[in-house]
Amino acid sequence: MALSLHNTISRKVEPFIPFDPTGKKVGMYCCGPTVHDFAHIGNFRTFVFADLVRRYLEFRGYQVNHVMNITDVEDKIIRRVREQSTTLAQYTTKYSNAFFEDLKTLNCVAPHHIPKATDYIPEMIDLISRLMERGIAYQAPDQSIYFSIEKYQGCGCQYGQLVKLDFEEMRQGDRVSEDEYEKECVADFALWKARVPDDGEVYWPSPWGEGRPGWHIECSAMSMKLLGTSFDLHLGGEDLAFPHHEDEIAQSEGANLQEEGKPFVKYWLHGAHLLVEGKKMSKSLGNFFTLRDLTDQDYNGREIRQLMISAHYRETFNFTLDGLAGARTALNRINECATKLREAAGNTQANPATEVVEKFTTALDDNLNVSSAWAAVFDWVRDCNRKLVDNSMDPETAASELAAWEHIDTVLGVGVDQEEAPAELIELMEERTKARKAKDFSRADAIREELTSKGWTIEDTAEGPRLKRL
RNA sequence: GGCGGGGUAGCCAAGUGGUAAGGCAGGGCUCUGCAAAAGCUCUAUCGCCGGUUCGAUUCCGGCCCUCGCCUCCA
Repeated sequence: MALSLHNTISRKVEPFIPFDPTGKKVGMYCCGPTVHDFAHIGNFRTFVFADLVRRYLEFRGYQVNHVMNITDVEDKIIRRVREQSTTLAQYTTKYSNAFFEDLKTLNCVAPHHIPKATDYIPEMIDLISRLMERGIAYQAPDQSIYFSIEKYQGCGCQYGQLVKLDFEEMRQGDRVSEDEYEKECVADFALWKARVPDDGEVYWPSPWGEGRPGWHIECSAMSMKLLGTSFDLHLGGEDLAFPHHEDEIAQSEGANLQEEGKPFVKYWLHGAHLLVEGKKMSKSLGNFFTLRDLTDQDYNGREIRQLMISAHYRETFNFTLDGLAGARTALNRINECATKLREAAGNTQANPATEVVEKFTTALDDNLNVSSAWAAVFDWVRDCNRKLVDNSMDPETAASELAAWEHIDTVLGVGVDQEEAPAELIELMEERTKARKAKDFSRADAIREELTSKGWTIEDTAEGPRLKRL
């Protein structure tokens, strides 16, 4: 068995074979956030999905080079910079820092490279120059540079690889912003936007005059710079397939920097969107959440993460508060089991048990069938609990099962280290034990209540009482 | 209208040509000073109608419903 993934280009699940001749190194790019505000949980579903892919590739032994960009120049950002009389850097730093904190909360592994668009202006200009030289880009009367779909197709390139669209039928709609009306064809898109008064201080010099990059060019420039002109995986939310990713392909392949016969990207993965309480997130419906909105309600990052990766990435997922509560219970079940295994194992070390790891791997190999992978985990939890109950869990087996879980959790990223109770609480617990022996149950219960008020609970187990965080 | 996802128990969600994983919630039992944890156990004819088949939830056709994209939204 080997890993296979759904490729948007072919619309099929294909065996994953990286470009690297040794089959080890994998280049992976994920479109990151536009830092105009705090990211919402819909955004994070995509980033957690990317994190799962990255972790699973590493679990499978690949050496991943993971790149995620930060888009720090864009219409909305520029507008807010103007409205708030601040600077671009000041404004975007605030939200990109918040974004990094949120990623950490969700226990996402930091990408190896996190390029900011504004740090790659020269690379973008080079790429646009190349497209100008090849005659695929042109300068419109408004001084902006546009990508010509027609010229691109004239070079024998295919526009519309990711999404089948009838470009003949396309009309210039309301959503086409005013500063783009001078382009030759509706489908053409901006590579470089000429400076306008509203841009304020946000502009860079270029061979075509002052201005700023278009939306798509940054990802082409940064991904090719950091991962090479052809790389293995490109991920993003499903809405990005068109136009963003389609245009990335056009720019990157239009520049013709790839080796003969190699595409810009081999596998395109798109994560489906999130509904919240069954509806599309919107501020007017009151179901619009940033990560902070949820952590403020005392849900932690692991719970949110678990819920987000409880269902297949290609299917719309209904994110609910009930679901979050369920995630909490489900994770407790796993943590409980891991704690008991740790106790049973003591200092014994062992290699990971193979059965659960194999089931888990088989599930994820199949286009990241994470639901099935969770089933393997929970089946394993029940099996372990049975053995713990009937005392057939010897230290070697416990250590081996625990190691298996730790291995699996390098992918899931939801395990929690057991928090040590403070000494004074342990004293209280011991006092309660004495009270119980003396049949002074009212004193014992009083101590239980006192501990509860401090956020801890006592569980009386066969091995004696145990303090647990509430 | 075009393209692409979906419709499986109260909720979330896998999966298969031979009568359906897992999680949450709920009921019962065991254990328990209390409590918790854990174990056992109960709860579904898989959107509708046809067709193919010995047999379909799974394949084919039609229909209904729902969601997303269709130019800067993950």
